[in-house]
Amino acid sequence: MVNVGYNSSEDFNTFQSNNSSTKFEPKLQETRWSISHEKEIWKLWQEKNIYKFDPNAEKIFSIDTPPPYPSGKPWHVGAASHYSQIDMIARAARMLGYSVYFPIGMDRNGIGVERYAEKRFNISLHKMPREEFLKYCKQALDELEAEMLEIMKSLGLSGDFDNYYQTDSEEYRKLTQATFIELWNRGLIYFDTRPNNYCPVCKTTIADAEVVYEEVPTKLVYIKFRTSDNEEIVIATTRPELLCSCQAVLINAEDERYKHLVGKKAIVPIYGREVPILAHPIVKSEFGSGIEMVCSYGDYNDVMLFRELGLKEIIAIDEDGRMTNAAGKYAGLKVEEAREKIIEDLKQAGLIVKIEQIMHRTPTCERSHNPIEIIPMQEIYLKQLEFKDEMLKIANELEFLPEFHRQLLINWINSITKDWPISRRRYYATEIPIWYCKKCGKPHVPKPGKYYRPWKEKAPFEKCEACGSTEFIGETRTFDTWFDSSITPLFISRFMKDEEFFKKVFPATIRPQGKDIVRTWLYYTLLRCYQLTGKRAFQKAWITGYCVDEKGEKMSKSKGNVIDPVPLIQKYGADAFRFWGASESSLGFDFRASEKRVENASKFITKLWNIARYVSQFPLVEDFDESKLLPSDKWILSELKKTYDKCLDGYKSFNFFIPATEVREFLWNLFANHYIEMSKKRAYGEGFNEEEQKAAWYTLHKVMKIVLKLLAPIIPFITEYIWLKMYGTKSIHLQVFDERIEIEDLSSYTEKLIEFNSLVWKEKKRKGLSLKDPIKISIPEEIRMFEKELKAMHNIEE
RNA sequence: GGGUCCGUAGUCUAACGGUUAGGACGCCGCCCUUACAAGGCGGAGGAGGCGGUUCAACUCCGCCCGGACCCACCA
Repeated sequence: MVNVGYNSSEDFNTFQSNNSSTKFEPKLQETRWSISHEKEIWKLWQEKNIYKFDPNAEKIFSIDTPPPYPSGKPWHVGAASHYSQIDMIARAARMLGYSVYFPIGMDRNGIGVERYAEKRFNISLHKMPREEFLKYCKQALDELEAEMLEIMKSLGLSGDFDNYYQTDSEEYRKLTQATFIELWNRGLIYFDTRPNNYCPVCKTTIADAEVVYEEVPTKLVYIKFRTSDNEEIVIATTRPELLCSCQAVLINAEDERYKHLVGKKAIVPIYGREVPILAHPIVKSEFGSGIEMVCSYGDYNDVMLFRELGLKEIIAIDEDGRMTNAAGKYAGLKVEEAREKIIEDLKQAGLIVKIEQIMHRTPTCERSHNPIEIIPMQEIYLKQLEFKDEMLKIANELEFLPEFHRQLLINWINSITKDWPISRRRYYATEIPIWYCKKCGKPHVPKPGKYYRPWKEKAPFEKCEACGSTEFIGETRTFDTWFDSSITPLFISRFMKDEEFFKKVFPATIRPQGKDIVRTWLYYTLLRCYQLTGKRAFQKAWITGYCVDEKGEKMSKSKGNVIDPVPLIQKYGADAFRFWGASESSLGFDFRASEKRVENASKFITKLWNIARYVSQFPLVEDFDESKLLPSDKWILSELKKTYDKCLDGYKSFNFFIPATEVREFLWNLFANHYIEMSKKRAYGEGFNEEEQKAAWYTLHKVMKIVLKLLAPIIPFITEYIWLKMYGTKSIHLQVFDERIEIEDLSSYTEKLIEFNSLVWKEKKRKGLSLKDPIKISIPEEIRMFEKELKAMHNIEE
């Protein structure tokens, strides 16, 4: 253990007397910062429990930390960076004077977990008893969770790890179910059978928010139909396998070519069925052949047309993604197989005019990436359409950081056209707490306050309210994962459990999250919390961009450009990793990841160490009459003030790009390159009197202290270490931003000084002089006031 | 079709309407100057296009071109 205890009795002011002949000894002795200190410092923080949240504090800041979703290994480097930046929010808020509630949680429900478990253990949910499958999921989760927690800790997160929560815990699921019961009792939940997104691989209905569109190369097949009076017409379709469910053929009434067909019948090839030919404005004459067939269901266009035209649906695809008996000889084939087969048959029959390859925006399941099918199934819905106006109001009131991401939410809300199907035909998720009367089918919902598993538990009812029967069947479906992850602000604030705490902590101050889950996590949370509390779930939404690879492309396992954060953290340390994330791009923009970038960030850490090491050799002077400072001291302090103000603005808007880049710029390109060199002779006492020397010491330490504080939220380890070694026994993370830098503003000389220093260096180089060699050069009038120091710095002779 | 963001050196990224357009990586050259060769100094190299507003435009406005993403009923 290094000597950096908070109770250290080190006397930081016992440097030898400051006479100029003394060789100064740096307080920081190691010539390099060793990342092994990070672990020791982490331990100290844990022991001293320095981040304790006080719910009775005057200023409370609560973070609705995203519980990360364990969906595989390695954990995404962008996620690791994201969490380290959430930690910066917590640390910045503390230093801005708040008591910070920073919970840590794990999202452990849903299809992603199940799919990972299926791959990990080579099992299938559908071929295994439910109970057994759940055990596998839990095991997979525990493995992934352990790794994620380890990374979060190694990054120095100042959250509450002792009380971390899991969304699959009894406690959490109990709340999820209680909120369902509440909404059920208020009539916001209903059953309906209607065509919906269905993933044949996951074998469940999914919500629109879980659908992602992908460009897939698709065949656009031009098929010959005949009309009842034997005229040949051509129809272009991407779904020839759905011919069996074709119930109408449409043309545009404006289309001179086809006008005459309206009112006639078309004969569906292979099946020989007659369907009406109708005119509809939706048909675009330019697309394909200008004639469209309507099937149940190729897409939502079909769904709408079936409803509008009163057509009778024919179910062509079943729950396993195979063709039904309606498809005749193709029954039992998978959709893609049936498509190939029917194209083949049509070709044989001479019914294909041509086949075009087109790129088709295909709706796919965000978990399995398989094309979804539209299949009518009975599902449970939560009303959301009637809340659209209120949600838009909330979207407009919510403070967005950065502002421009507000539009993502507004776009999504405007695009909602259906209520939210919340039931999933899956296992590892919160069970829907409903029992049905075996005799009359009436659904019964229990009282809240307990975790229910209807698929294996006896119904908590004596008899059916409707028919009096005493037998019940438990619901086997579970909730959509977003149904439980959308109540994190309620869970962390102890909703329905601790009224007093809830009042203090809810709404949360800030919701940090990535822009990729605006339409899901952000939207659903706002919806659910509004429905349950009538309030906006948080004051601010803090939205980060995507973390992409070096070339700006999205990372994916299939592309092989995934970066594992663990080796980077191990090699360069948490601070370097954190500094990379903060300095890589401004809040809300996409940012790039590569080892090189982290390595560059680590150079700044080294630089900071060396600067601190230099400063640490001089006695700490805290009381000094600032009016006796030299011009160069006043100059660097004026620049420090500018930097300080900018950084504080950055911290107040939780945009860490600002302090990270501002401090780096100041520290490296002004303080180290110019001020340290200008004041070096003086600090060592060569050619200056004692008061002038003290002025330098005072300034060096003042800058150092403030810079450390400004960097503390971003790089908490090294700043803590240096702080304790140089400035005290109380953690830097218990300090607040309360600096007063009131100094005559000399920052207007900055450019001239840099210019002059550069000129001298150039001149010496030109003349082949070493930097310490004397030189004759005249100091420009504008910076005459710095004459004495400049002369000492460059060894300028008259 | 609508929307959001973005086009600054080979790459990445800054800058109240007035700057010799700043910095980082990479490249070239020189240097161990008592914090730092994981460094210092120097050097080469840049505004997608066209208009407009203005005394003044990288910056504001419009259009075009190009890229990323989101939304929408192109089968």
